[in-house]
Amino acid sequence: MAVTIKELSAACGLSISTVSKALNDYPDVSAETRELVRATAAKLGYRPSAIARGLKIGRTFNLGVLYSDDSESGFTHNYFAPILEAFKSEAERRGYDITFITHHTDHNSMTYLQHCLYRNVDGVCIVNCHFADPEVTDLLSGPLPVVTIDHMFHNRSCVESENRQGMTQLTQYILSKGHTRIAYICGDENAVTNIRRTSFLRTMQEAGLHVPQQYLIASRYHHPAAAREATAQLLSLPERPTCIIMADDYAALGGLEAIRDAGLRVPQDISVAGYDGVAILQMCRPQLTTVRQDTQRIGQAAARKLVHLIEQPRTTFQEIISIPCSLLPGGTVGPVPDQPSSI
Amino acid sequence: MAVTIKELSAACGLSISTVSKALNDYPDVSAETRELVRATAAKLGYRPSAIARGLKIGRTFNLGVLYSDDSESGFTHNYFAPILEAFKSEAERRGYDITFITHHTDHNSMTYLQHCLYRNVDGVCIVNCHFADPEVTDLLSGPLPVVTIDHMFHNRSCVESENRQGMTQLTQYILSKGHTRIAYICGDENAVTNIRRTSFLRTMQEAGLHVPQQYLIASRYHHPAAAREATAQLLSLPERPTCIIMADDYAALGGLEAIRDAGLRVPQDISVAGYDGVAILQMCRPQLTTVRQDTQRIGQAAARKLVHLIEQPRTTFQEIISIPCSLLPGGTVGPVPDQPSSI
DNA sequence: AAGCGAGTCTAAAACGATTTCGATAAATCA
DNA sequence: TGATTTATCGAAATCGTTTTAGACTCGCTT
Repeated sequence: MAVTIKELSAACGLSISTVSKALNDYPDVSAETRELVRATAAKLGYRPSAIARGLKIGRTFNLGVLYSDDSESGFTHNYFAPILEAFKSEAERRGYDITFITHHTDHNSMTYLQHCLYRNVDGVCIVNCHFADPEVTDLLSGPLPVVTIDHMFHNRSCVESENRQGMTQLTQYILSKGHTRIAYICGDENAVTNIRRTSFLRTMQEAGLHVPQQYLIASRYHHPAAAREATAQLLSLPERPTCIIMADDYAALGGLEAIRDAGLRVPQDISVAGYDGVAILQMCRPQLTTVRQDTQRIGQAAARKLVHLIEQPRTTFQEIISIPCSLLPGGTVGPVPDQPSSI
Repeated sequence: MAVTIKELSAACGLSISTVSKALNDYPDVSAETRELVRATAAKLGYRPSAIARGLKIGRTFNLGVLYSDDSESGFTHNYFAPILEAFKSEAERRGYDITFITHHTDHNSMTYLQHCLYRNVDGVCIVNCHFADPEVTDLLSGPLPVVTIDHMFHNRSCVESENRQGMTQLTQYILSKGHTRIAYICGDENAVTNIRRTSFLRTMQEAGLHVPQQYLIASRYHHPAAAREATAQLLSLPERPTCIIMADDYAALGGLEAIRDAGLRVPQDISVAGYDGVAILQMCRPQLTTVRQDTQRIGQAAARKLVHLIEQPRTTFQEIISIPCSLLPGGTVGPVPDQPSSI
């Protein structure tokens, strides 16, 4: 099918070894033969087979990406998809392809680690996983270079979005608009949620404000229906909040729906904020006030770090790379409405 | 690193050949040794290396995906991302991983075909490409099994979204609302655009309606700014349309913005329709009237067809698989406004 | 003239699997 | 009993590379 090194060597009238060395810049090959090999290789469109090469040198220039989310949204996930895109672009720029690591749920199922070894990936990036899953911890404590995103694991490199700073900034912005009764619909229980929740609570506390228990609702990430329900719950409180922070932008759509259902206007009657900074939603009206996570830099940094860990394992140290968030002041957080909320 | 067949054979006290045969269900190995091998393989977590295996048997169980769009949106593209997701899921269910085919723009750049051969993919799915690109036609006429999406190529299998039916249905729906002055902002010139445009024009013609030349604007796909400009142009016409069909949902956001800029309301003053049926936008308000393309079925059918072409090359024939679209009647197409348009 | 280093090249052994073919032992047959 | 089949296993070639170790030709030194 493809032209092999054997055919190339025959075309050059040289041995296989010489051809290989000419292509790999070995010193013990004359300049003219190197040129000859280079030229005929280009003419024949020769490329060394990645699998044969990989078998020999123990490197495949393939990066594993372990990504699985509850909502099965995959590439359509509006926070992780752009991260994956940035990761992929950066990896490709450095000569790596990517392979998605899964269970291969059907006939021959394998663990994540087995899949990585099976495909001989040089390293793996773990995104949005159940980090408590024993298969994931197996992989994390396995032999491969690993970079995680938004989750720290003992002695492993991690790229994290600065959720503490982001949530603090958002809360302060809302406070600056005069709000005091701010509710927060968190996502599921996990590391990111914890950081955001404590950051929110701390900022409120520093402002001398109390957050009643009913204002803090555990919901689900990336799940508009759940947010809708939680919002409806908040709206039915005797003293309802004047602003609600949603778990994420996508969930916020559900929240907005509940508010419409209740016949209220945003932001005149109640304010709403999201989290993520989903690009497409910034083009919609009302334009969501939210916190943009820098998915481009996150994905890029992860790929870069992983490649470093692979290519310079001695000199590269494990580290936590923090990528700052930025406030996107849209139109859904307004000043506090004059009239007190209804009973 | 990973346990090899050599170590496994040592652990079993058998030769490499016997172990391999035991795992591959060869008849000339006793039931008890087969069980022994199976058991120890499971205990050691042995998996044959995909690259070693691929090198020998000439199959990698890897599918190439050639995907490149002008807007560089990658995984965040809201029509192609769900197709890729469905394709990937179906491929994985059948034991295949996927590899994205690119130029590897940096140090060592190669053609698409070279990249496919370099990675030894068993087949390739081509999505959203410049099908006129010589590199793409090279690949299309190359030795590998190929499935294309939304673009027919001589003697190759293709999965296409039924744009003719979809656009006809949309136009008829708009007509049923009483509109007669309907404008269409097309995407870039390509096969899909042609089908949609002729389908639109034919439906209008069958309804006995004339479409003035100014009502047909060539714009860009997936480009809100371009749609915004085109819409502004339409709105400034002496006799402006009462309904505008946008190239796609994403572009429609730009169109809606231009309409807001002009101080008009949707759908009271003017109606708008999109195309694609982007899921997240169906949760926003106004809810876009649009045509849903069945990305799930498209991606799944493509993967299925490709795997068939690979696994049963003799009995599988080239074919065109059409996936129907469905109308999503949102809230952006209303009845024709009473008053004649301004000026 | 013999020896020595460069300078070039090639033969051959890997890498981890699959597969062909032959070897051995046991079992069957004449 | 000797020959032949049958069942089970292993040796070795192979896939397309890389890489080590060695071979050969020069020209130069002594």
